[in-house]
Amino acid sequence: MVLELAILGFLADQPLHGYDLKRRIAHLTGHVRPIADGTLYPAIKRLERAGLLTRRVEPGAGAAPRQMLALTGPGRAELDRRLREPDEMEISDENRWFVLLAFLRHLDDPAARDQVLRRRLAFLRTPSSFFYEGDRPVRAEEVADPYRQGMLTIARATSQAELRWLGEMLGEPE
Amino acid sequence: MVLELAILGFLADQPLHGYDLKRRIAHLTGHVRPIADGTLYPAIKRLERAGLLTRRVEPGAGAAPRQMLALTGPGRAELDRRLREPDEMEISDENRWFVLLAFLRHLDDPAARDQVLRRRLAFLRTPSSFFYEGDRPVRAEEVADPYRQGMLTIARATSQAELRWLGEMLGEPE
DNA sequence: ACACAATACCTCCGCGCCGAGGTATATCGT
DNA sequence: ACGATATACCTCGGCGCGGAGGTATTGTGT
Repeated sequence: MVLELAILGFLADQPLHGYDLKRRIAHLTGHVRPIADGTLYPAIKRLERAGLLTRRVEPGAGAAPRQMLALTGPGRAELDRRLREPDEMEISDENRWFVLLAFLRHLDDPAARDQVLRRRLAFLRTPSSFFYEGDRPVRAEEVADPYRQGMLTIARATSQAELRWLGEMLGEPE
Repeated sequence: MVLELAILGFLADQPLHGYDLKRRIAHLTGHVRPIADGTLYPAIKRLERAGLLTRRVEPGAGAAPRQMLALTGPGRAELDRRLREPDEMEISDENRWFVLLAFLRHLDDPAARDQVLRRRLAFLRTPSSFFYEGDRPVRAEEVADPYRQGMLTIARATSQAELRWLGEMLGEPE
């Protein structure tokens, strides 16, 4: 799902061959979660079968021939749709959110882009805690374990940095 | 994988029934990535078959009877092993890393705990970039797109907060 | 009385992902 | 000549995961 978004997004940047795509995806998400050949190539096939991309064989640079991949009209439309209407996980899971963010510029409508940022803002503003004692959220000050304290510290720093950035982007007071 | 770690970890905190486990996991990872029944219960069965946990039926509080789950000796040992020797993804993927961090206190050996933190420190220190132009990493200042700039800003804030925390924990100068 | 929500557990199916393995070409060092 | 490395693509099997659906019990609202 997020892989397909990444493929469509990178191809919207420019036509690429599979190997190059693999490298780019590896850097975007893969520094963190490497992507296997057995995942990428079937995904490309799926998208091709769905008519979202085309391939054209070209001589390879110093090796086997390349299959240059390019987005089709429907592919472009599908990217637009996925960026405009991300499902909840693409908003909440930071890994997926970052992939979305990497290609959000491909959404032509500024209002639609802001709408996506506002969904993330709403998510970040909903109170939440990692740990609960029964129904009661355990507050940061109550956590004795230094590792769990670290989690809360780091999570708070991230969330504040992102809230600040979202505030700037949306021209809102924090 | 990370789900099994979460189950073992929460049960090391205290014996729990499946429904409670579900709620706790939902808060730990699930605020971000909800966990389905069809994922949790088979996972519990797997761990039970492997002899890592036992169940004991108890009358339910206001409903159906509960299956109280408790860690066995081998279960405890397996948790220890998974915390001591996390694979690379558990270090690099923030979602998985946080689950590991949530239960790291269950690792009795302080040196082993520090060792895990040092692996994360090494990971955070390896230079990396989200975007590459050919082989050259695209530096933050070069990124024109405000959304990609946001990614870099947020990622930097997170990483700095975590480096600061790791520095404190390990008693090192930054 | 009846419906509904919450508690508590379960199974099946389809699908995407991963790892292992395989094929082929071109370049560089020795 | 030979092996190693990088480029470039592919298939297959197993498995975990998610979603849809199902069962049963108890308490609450009307």
